[in-house]
Amino acid sequence: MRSYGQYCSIARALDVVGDRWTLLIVRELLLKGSCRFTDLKNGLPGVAANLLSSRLKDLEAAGLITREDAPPPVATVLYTLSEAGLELEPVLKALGLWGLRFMAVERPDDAFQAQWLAYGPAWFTTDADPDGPPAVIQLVASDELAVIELRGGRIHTRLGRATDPDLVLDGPPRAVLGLLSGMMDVERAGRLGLSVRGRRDLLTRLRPVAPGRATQGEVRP
Amino acid sequence: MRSYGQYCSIARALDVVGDRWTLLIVRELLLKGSCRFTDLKNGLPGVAANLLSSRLKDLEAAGLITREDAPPPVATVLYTLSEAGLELEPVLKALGLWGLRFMAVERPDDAFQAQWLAYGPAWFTTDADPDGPPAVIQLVASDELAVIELRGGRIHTRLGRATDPDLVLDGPPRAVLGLLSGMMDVERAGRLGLSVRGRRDLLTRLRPVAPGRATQGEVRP
DNA sequence: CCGGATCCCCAGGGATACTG
DNA sequence: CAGTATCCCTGGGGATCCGG
Repeated sequence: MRSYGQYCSIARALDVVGDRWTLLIVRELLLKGSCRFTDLKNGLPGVAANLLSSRLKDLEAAGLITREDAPPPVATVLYTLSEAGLELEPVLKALGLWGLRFMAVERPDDAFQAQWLAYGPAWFTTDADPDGPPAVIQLVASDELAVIELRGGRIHTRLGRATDPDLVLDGPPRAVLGLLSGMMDVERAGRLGLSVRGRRDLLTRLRPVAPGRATQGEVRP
Repeated sequence: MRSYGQYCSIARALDVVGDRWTLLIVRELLLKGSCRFTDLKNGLPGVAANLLSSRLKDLEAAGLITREDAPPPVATVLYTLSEAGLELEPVLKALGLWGLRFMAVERPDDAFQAQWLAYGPAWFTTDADPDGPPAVIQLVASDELAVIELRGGRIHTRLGRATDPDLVLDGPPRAVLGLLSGMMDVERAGRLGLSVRGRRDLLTRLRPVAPGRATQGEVRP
């Protein structure tokens, strides 16, 4: 990208990661770990192959990712975040937290993936009862599956299906994520199609770190 | 900007502030408060007027800034961050902290302004001796002047000249900022042209929040 | 099938000039 | 001073093609 030409750390950061798609590539690598070219392409619906290729070159040149051959059996290339790349996590967390306010509006053509269902609870909620017993919550949204595990005061998430969840939240993405992020209360999420099965009391343990304007309806578009 | 078309809060945040110049406009408004069009243009060397105009429209439409007429005597338009805009501060802080690693390399043509000298200490350093006596540090870099005030465990910065500073740091921007950000130790900053006059012991009170690789020289480019 | 490279087209950005 | 208007050109989107 063309440099902003300013001796300012914000401007210099944007010189490196301000290009279109760049921070989303970092998001993918942060959420998934090492990725093949195709993994990245699948995780970034809408990106053109040439652009992805170009960005990966830029990121490698800037020292944010490393490109290495996978061990013999697979014979493919793996892209991995370097330390400098991993240190972008606080940036993506801040950006994602700020962006929650725009999740209330529905856009039918938007892509949706389980990864994006999983990072929200992991990054933007805390366990209000850290000493409480372990618990497992199954999330289901638009055929995407994720699991929240509460244990030892920490919140861990993973993809897929839990064997015996204590609580199941099932509904359209914005109802599930709206509830978890604190932008929406249970009643409103229910009206948007959220189904809550199991130990409903576990919801009180998920405390959004966001200011939480749960009483309010839509946030300004 | 063209939407990424992903139901993900990071992608939606970037839909709003991912355009070129947008976050730097927010930076200006965050550091200076309400600004006139010309103030913004001067604070963003390199931006084209039509682009700035277009971005301000977008930002207003997104609800991040308000546009209002200034009180009668001046008769001009003032742009001000809304609450949603102000809440981007953590994003800019995270980005600026991450970007410090790129400040070690010199680029002679880069613009430099006192504002960018001032926000670093305010955002990225803490007072290691919060109960210590108040102190005033004068910063001088490339004819730009800023003042750091230590008082009550808080670090406040402002532009301009202090009347009777306890310590004066004077030198090229990357020496002054390198030292303050913890990317550089005193010896190295001295070799780059930093002059330290006055109570040198005050330097120990400025503790960078960054991991600080002060022993190391250049950070990877 | 994976990991790109090439090509074409158009929207968005940059520089300058101009106007209320 | 506060923007608009214009022109030019780069960079991104989309599809196709190619080597391993």
